[in-house]
Amino acid sequence: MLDKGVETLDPPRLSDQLCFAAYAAAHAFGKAYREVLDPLGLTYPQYLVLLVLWEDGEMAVKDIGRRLHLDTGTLTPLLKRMEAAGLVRRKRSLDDERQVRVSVTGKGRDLKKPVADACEHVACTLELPPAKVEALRASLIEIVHSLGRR
Amino acid sequence: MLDKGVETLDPPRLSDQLCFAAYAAAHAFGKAYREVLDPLGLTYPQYLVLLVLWEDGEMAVKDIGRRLHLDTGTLTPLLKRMEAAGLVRRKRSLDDERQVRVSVTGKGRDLKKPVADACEHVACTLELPPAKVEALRASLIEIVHSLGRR
DNA sequence: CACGATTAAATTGTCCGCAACATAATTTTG
DNA sequence: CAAAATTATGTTGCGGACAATTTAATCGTG
Repeated sequence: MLDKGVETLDPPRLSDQLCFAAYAAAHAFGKAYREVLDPLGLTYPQYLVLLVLWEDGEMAVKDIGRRLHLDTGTLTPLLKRMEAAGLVRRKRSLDDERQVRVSVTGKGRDLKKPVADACEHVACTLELPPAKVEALRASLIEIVHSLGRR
Repeated sequence: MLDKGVETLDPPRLSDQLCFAAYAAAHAFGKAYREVLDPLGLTYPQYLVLLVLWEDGEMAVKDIGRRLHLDTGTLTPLLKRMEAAGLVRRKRSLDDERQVRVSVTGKGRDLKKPVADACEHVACTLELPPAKVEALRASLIEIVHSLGRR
């Protein structure tokens, strides 16, 4: 018998690991976006913050964190850098002083078109049929939920 | 006409972004693995290093970087921490003194079984048919290559 | 109203990730 | 063989990412 039995379990091979594929893909995307975002003075997470602010308008730090799955330890300094760069405004909410409301400035709004172009550029280097991209995206989100429910 | 014309291009919505799905999935995996690896004194990247060393035996820092898509700015301090923890050995190659050869110690080898169990545990919380997991993995790797060729 | 529980941000400490640069060893080439 | 180019690693600096803790504001219940 070639069976090793249930008591000896080998660690998986790197190339078989779905988690590593996701890890590598995220890094590859990060690198691709860095190239097009750097000229705009943006990092990838900062770009994500702009996306949600453009979509939903002014919102609390907490809400940005909920959308991006990031906590305040990441967001507070990141938002301060974006504020220093003149891209967003941060001000305490009047009716709940625990909250800091974040909104995009004019300068931040001006990035909308150049950023949209940059995204198009990355999407093009990735020559995959839109249907496949969408299926892949949906599967990944399903995994996020599955791991989150744990 | 509702057409906005080619000159105005909106930024994509966060939820449509494949890159964000990959980013979120990688973080979700990282979080899931952190829970099972932390009791073993390992971080996720350190776990990846052990995987490649278990597979290929002693190898140079450069080769680990090639497998994991990481550069020396990340690996050198990471490997020093693993050496300090007694998990790996680092020594200059005799026939090429530019290289640092990395190998697993006995203590590192002892983690093989507990780590294999930990992986099984994460794989289980992810209740997806193996065929789907494999298809997903292959697609992600394809994307990594596609973005890398750019 | 008061006091304990909850919530939102901020802070601290540790680790990853990478660009840019430095150093030393090896290889290539004139 | 010597100078130039290349290669492998290390270092520095900056920006995430997150656990754990702190502080201040708000809410809930008696």
